[in-house]
Amino acid sequence: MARANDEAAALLRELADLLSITGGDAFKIRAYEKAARSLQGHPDDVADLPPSRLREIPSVGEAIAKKVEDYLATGTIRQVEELRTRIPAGVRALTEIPGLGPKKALALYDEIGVASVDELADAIGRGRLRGLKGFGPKTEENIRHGIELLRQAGERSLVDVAADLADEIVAVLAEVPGVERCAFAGSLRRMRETIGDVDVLAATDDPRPVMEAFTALPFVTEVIAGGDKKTSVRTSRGLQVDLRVVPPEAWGAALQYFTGSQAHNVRTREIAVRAGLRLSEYGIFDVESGALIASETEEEVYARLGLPWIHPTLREDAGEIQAALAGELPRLVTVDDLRGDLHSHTDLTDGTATLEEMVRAAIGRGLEYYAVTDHAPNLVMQRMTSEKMLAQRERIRALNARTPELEILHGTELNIDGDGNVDWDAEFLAGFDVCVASVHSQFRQDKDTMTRRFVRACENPYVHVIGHPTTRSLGRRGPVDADWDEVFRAAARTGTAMEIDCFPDRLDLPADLVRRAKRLGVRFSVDTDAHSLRDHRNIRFGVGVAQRGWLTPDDVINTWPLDRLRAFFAAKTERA
DNA sequence: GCCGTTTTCGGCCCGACTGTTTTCAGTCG
Repeated sequence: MARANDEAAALLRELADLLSITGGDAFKIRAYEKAARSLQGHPDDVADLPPSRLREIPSVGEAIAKKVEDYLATGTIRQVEELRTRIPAGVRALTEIPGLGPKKALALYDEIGVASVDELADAIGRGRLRGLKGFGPKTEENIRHGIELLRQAGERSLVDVAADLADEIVAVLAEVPGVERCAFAGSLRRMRETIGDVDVLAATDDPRPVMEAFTALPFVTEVIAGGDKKTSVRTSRGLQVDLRVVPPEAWGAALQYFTGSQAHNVRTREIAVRAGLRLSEYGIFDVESGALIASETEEEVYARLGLPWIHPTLREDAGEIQAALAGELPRLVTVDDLRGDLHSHTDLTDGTATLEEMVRAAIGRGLEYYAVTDHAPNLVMQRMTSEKMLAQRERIRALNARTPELEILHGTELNIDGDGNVDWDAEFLAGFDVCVASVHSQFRQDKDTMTRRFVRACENPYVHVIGHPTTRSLGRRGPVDADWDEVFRAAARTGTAMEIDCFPDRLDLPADLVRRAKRLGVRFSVDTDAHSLRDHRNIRFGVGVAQRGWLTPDDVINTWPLDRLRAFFAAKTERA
């Protein structure tokens, strides 16, 4: 089940959206949004919390605590229900379109009766937006493009949604009597950045009980197909899930087969054919005799093909077979290799947890060092000042003295302005242990300008990491336009790391660019960019991207011991 | 609606960018 926190947060967010459409008080709206973020990032499940403790959650006061209690008792919030009768769900959905906010959504509904994304697309097609006040040709084109983006994204889910769902399913099915093994396969096991549907595999000789347990899961909304070998369902999370049941002795072959990718499987089957073998989801068979040769484990299946086991994240037919044959597969970086995290926020800016709470979470991850990198002043809405930053540094010094198990680094996330300059002067920047620098504005600059901007940021002696470099937001905003090879050469030359930001809607750099950058000698930092305690668990998604980019521990600077990392930063500053 | 080393009222997430405008509204980070 989704946590009660997530559902309560969704309701508060809906309340905020509906109020912004109907023109409610802006501060009240922000208070709901803030509370929603805080709830979602809160580690304790509100369903298990006594009502008296709800108000201990930051940004949750008397009124919002009541609403959460309302939700826990009735499954909904009264004010939300009331507003729903006035504003159709489709009107709120309009605000999902990038570039279209609450005011324009309401105008479309009031003026021409548009109450869903489909109706809006239709209205544009019929030219019904022409002459509507505030909707010129550019706006119309932006909305049209926004709908396209939204529809592309709608077909696939972010990896964290799919991973949570898959983990829940596997946990339940693994406990069904007779099930010997259970795991997810498919694009999720390969850690693709978005997931079309979830593939779950179970090994048992008695399929019936596991199929029944599967279709009885609370979030299953529709059974599309149900058989002994395969059952497909739709879920309330927007994802389809396929469950395949195989006999235990076929586990390895089935896991290999259903993990894919299709292109990878075509290659492995070709190798089998050339050796007089046949590879299917049931095993490797001798073509002539029909005898089963191997099927129990993936390792055996690959071994019979003359290959070492290939990590799922590499199975894209992107050179992994050749590398495997040559004995040149990389030793991929793992979550356990990471000693530090170089990008995180606290409630000093837009995080929802305190410095002390975030540090405890970092200790819980077993990290040796942890950078707190709150936003710098040029991102005006965060209201950072030099004084606040220095005060935080003092708090970190004091906390470090009490925290022998972890070294807290004082950092900041700088803003790369339109010309490639960042906040503060050299003297102030020199006071930080680590500086991440990111683009937060002027996303539409032309390619040459954007490239120069990044190169200049790399050339800044105090910029150690370029944060979420492409600034894409999956389903909302495409990547900025830059000559990435030029940027990567500058990063390699100056000793500037490229970040892999672990947020499921960022995953930035994307894996294909990671691989290109690695070839040009770039180093990477795999960071959570955590804004809440829960965000720490996103680390596995960023590591997935690093693996898909063929990175080894040595490529990733936050696997290094702290003294090596400090030397790397110092070398950059001295070189400049 | 929340919050407090400027406190229990009066602030709070400001300013750039875009597109539509003739001086500004809407959106976004």
